[in-house]
Amino acid sequence: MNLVLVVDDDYNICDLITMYLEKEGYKVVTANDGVRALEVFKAATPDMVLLDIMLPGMDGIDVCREIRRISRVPVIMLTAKGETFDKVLGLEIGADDYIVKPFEPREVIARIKAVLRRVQANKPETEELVFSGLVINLTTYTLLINGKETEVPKKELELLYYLASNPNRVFSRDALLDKVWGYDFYGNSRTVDVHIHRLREKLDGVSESWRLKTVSGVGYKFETA
Amino acid sequence: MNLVLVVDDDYNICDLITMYLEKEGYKVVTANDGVRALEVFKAATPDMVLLDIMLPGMDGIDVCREIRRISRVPVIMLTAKGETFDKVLGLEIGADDYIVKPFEPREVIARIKAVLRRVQANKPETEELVFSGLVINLTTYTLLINGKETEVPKKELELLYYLASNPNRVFSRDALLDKVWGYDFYGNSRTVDVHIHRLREKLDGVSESWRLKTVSGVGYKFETA
DNA sequence: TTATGTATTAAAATATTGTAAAAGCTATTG
DNA sequence: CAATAGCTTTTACAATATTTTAATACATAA
Repeated sequence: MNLVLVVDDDYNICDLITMYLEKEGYKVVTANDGVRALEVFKAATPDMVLLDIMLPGMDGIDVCREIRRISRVPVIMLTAKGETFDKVLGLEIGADDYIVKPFEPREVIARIKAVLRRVQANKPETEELVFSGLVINLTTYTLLINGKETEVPKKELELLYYLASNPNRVFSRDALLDKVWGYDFYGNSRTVDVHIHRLREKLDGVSESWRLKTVSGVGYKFETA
Repeated sequence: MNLVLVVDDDYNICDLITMYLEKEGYKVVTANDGVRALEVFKAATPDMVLLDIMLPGMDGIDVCREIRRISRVPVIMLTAKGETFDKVLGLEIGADDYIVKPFEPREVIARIKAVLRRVQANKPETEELVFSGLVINLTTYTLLINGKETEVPKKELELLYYLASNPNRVFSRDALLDKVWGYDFYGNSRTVDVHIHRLREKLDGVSESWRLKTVSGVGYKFETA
């Protein structure tokens, strides 16, 4: 969490912000127009973006909108005094904060830290799914069946977690191999069947309100009542 | 941690913020001038303060300074656009954050949560963890097993402390190397195994209520009953 | 009935972990 | 400054756990 993309057509401002950010231990990439900003964004995948509104060609608002379309990375807008802020902060373009020029470098740092803190803190603390008689916890890697902790191997738990995190949605075996095993798994798709089977052994009769359902010719789903 | 003092001479703003805070589960008390703010502060001892700078009589900066003299409670300043922020953010008056008017209620909530989180995280730690038959003290670097002081090398103690400070949460070997050994450690992750092993030798049979548990394919956790 | 897809089971293959021992460090001491 | 002792890291291999494969049985629909 320390790569910042700074976008401003004024090279002096880019340099100034870069200097201060680097002094604080951040890494910085810069861009001087909107189109280039999006290129750099996709190439470098920064952890946050400082984005001037006034840019040649594609303006900052459009850049922000495009970034939001493809990412949830935090964005702080830089606005000249007198510009209207309403659109900036609202949900419309989805920026996380804005700073009015001219700014104190210290202020920029403080805002960046505040935004990063906010974003990081918004991560769910425990990855846990709860259903009748069932608690699937990926933080502790435990499965509670009717309140009783049950040993479940890694892959089985991850498979169950993935299915249960999208209840009632059917996944093909290939899709499950992709998501749970990883894109680089090239084994037999019957593997999924065996894992489903072993999960069913453990989950048999626990609840009427959900089950691992086979959809013949398609795949499996975690079905809820 | 849920009583907020809101200080603003604009009743509409007080009402608006109150509404949003209460919706988030906070309790709110309000004051509309500086003198009253200090009275309410002393009477209600809130867990944090939202403080407008422009107030009739005693202004927000003086109020903040006075609050700081008697308390470390977090304070967020509300500033109108165009006011100078320098004094606000600096150590001089000791505010924890500031918000520029006009603000999004969502932003206010987010800032409050961020500040509370920060403050709670800064609580001085005793650096001592106590479990059945076990006292892990990082201040004195000692381990008491059933009340008996036991020699434990530094790394082993730090590893145990880290795991035990997040009970039941699984950490990968890499995560542990990062947190206990430091991000600049580039050694073999089997190092963790060996330290776990030696800890287990010392901790074997001490208590039924906790243990160092291996989660195959994932890592280790300090599991408590 | 046959074709197709799924369930079950057991064995093989693979991956992960435990353990002991050796090697490498580091601070201390004579 | 070399020797030492204690701690840490690495290595190697045994032990264990998990995953995959494969073979067979079962179910369902055309």
